[in-house]
Amino acid sequence: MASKNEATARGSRRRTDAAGGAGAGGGGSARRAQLLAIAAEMFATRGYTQTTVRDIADEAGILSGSLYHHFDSKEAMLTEILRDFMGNLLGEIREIAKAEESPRAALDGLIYNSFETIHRVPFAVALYQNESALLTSTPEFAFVTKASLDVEKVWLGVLKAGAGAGDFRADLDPGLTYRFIRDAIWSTVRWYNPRGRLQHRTVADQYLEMLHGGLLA
Amino acid sequence: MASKNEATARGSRRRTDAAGGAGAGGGGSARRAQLLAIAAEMFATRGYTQTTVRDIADEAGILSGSLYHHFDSKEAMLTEILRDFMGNLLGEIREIAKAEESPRAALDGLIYNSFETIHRVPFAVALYQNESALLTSTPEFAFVTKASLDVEKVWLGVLKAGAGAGDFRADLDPGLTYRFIRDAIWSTVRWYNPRGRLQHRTVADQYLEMLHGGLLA
Amino acid sequence: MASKNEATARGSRRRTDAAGGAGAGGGGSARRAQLLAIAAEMFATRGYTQTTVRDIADEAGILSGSLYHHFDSKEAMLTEILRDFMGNLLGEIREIAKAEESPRAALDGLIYNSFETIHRVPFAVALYQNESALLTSTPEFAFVTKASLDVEKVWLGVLKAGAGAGDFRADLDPGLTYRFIRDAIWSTVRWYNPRGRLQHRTVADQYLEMLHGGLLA
Amino acid sequence: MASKNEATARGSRRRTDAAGGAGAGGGGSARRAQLLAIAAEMFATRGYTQTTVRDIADEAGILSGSLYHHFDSKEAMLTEILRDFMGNLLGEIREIAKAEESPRAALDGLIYNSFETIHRVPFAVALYQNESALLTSTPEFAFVTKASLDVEKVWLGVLKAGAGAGDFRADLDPGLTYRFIRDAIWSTVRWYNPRGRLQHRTVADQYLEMLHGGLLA
DNA sequence: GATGAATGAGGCTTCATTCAT
DNA sequence: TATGAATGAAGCCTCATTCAT
Repeated sequence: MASKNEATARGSRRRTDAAGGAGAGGGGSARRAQLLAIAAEMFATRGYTQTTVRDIADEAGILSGSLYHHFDSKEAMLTEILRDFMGNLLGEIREIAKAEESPRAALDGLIYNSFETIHRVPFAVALYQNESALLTSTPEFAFVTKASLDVEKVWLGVLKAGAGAGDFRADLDPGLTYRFIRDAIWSTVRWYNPRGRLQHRTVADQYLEMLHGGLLA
Repeated sequence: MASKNEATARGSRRRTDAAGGAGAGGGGSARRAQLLAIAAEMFATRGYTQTTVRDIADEAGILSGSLYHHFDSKEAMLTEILRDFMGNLLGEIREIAKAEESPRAALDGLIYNSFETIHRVPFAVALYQNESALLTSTPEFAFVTKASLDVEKVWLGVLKAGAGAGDFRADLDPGLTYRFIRDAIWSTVRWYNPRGRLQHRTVADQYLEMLHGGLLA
Repeated sequence: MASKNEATARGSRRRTDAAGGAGAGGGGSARRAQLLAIAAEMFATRGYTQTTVRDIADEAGILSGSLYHHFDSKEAMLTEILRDFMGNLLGEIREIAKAEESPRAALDGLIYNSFETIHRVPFAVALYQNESALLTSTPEFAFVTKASLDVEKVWLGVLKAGAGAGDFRADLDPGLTYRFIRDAIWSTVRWYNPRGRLQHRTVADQYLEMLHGGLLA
Repeated sequence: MASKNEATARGSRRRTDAAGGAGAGGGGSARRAQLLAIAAEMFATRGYTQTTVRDIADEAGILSGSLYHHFDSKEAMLTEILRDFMGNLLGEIREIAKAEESPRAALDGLIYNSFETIHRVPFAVALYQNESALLTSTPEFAFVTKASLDVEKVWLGVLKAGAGAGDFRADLDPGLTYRFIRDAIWSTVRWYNPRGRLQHRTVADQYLEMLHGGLLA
């Protein structure tokens, strides 16, 4: 969640952060990113609705009203967090699917990437996992659902290609397979501790073991 | 969600429903159960915090204040829903683990039971899945976490017994295996439609296939 | 507060308790008196507004709605308690003022009577003392203020007669003297314990000592 | 009610007013004091429970919710009013008891001070007098009872010293004497009108007359 | 006499948001 | 950028009261 600032959609008075890329990043948006990080953590930990604008402001050491100098609304904060997250995720995923040689290698790559993502931006992932009720019922968040479908397409492409190529068993429904993998993996965000003893690679390897060969001896 | 009549814990002024027994239960409080069912669905669909007591009352055709004739608070409703759910779940799970002959049969039984539960009481399951932030951060809901640990013990018992008996591969960490299965299965509540074309048995069978033999051809 | 039941004013469906006097008293109104006693104690102890109709019903072992078989309203209960109290008080006071020979004997009699009243019906007295804000601002309770004025007249009559007869000092304003005595005496209801070691007669004697001779040696 | 600025006790989010000093106080929070004055008058006049936060807000010309920008709760307002009052009272009383030469002069000083206090902050005194039911039954207000006991100690010290020195009669129980005086004096708040024709000094003088020499000619 | 369910009004409080300074 | 005061809407809950059974 380095520095990606996207202007909030609706007639915002906020400047589009021209910097964007790596390195440069003007000092102006440093506070923005910091506030978003605070918000993301609280949204993820307590829940979006349970987190008040004052909770965030308190944590940032300012008054709640002052947050509105940086963001149009509480919802805009969540939007920005999720937009960044989904955008990056989709980009990475597509790159992986394109780069890898075999479907099997691509699948493994996607899976490793998922665990890395959970490790790197756990709060964004948790948000995405836990706020599904809000995300699917609020039209403003339709972009999340749309991005999810784009993600699904990539994974399904890999799975189908793998089944065709003989990498994967052909008797399994790709749709169910995708959900199975997706749910098992992304759910780990609820219990995985980035600073715990279990490395994300370790978890990934074990999960791959199970996925590849199954449980039976 | 058989016996929905448990007296609310803390010095409640509400009567303990003497009936309680199995199945239909005495004339006690059909209304209570009805209101809880409405609440469960809304809590699950919109989220607990996003659901207002008036939403529930409106759906029930009464005024919001009238809910308090039946329940001490909004939170008490959630508590009762979850207490019933966790209690029943734990009872069923223990029975299965005890009744089945082999660890493998027990595991399959647990998995089938999970899908049946999702099919039968999807809202309670969804609540349990989606409100984790609330459930773990509010002391009043500590009983849920405790019951979860009890559930985990049963599953782990089966998995370890199976690894010892040669039913399951011995190179997998039982703890991670449990989480893997648990997360994959319970997450289906988010997309499984009890009235859709996919039968819960069908999903269960496919998931068992993947779990047993893995993905690779 | 034996059994005096007065029909509540406004088109009440309640019967006027014909019995009234001592002895006879039909069984019908026993419950009424009992409920009024409970209400009086709670009103006095917690305050009228802080006491809910359900508090009273709980204490009586019935549901709050059932109270309305006995009384028209919560306010009607307070009205009945106070009407009984003020009526009796006024009757007794007038008797004393008329019966005693000298103003000084009359004053002492009034004072003894006050302490006896506090001892006998502490809750009614406390109500009268503590709910002055409510009693003076609610038109329905104007009768209390009126009765208070009647009481004052009797006391003032004694005091003025005593000043004229040379019983009491003539340099004191009778109005202020009355308030001084009244406030000192009735306030004891706040700390006097009918079941404590201090007898009401003992307190009365001490107070009379101070009133008669003053504090200075 | 000189320094109205005491931070609300319990982990309040509100700032502690640094000013605090004597008299006018820094620019801190004039609004706070103003709102407290309004609240005190209404609490005293209508009763605490009968006064709604909207009553207070209406009188202040703001919305009821806006009150919570200044105070944590309705109860916190009462707490602050009473804490200021009791604190000041205790301070003054101790000063008087220490400064005066003879016990008799000290007693007179205490009594004059009481009447002045009633004249100066009638609402706080009335609150203290009228809300005893609330004050003694709510643990949050235990500090009031405690301060009352401290006040009592000062008075009792003077009375006992006076009895020992031969200033006062020795045949009177000091405890009863204290209550007698206290109740007679503080009760005047219920009928004394600061803007009426009776000066508080006049009332004080008459009361002292009665207390000193008694009623009898 | 009493129950149980409900009403309707209103109370305290929270919270996202605005805006003058 | 930030503060401090305020708004307005809404949320949870309480409570006196009613009424069919």
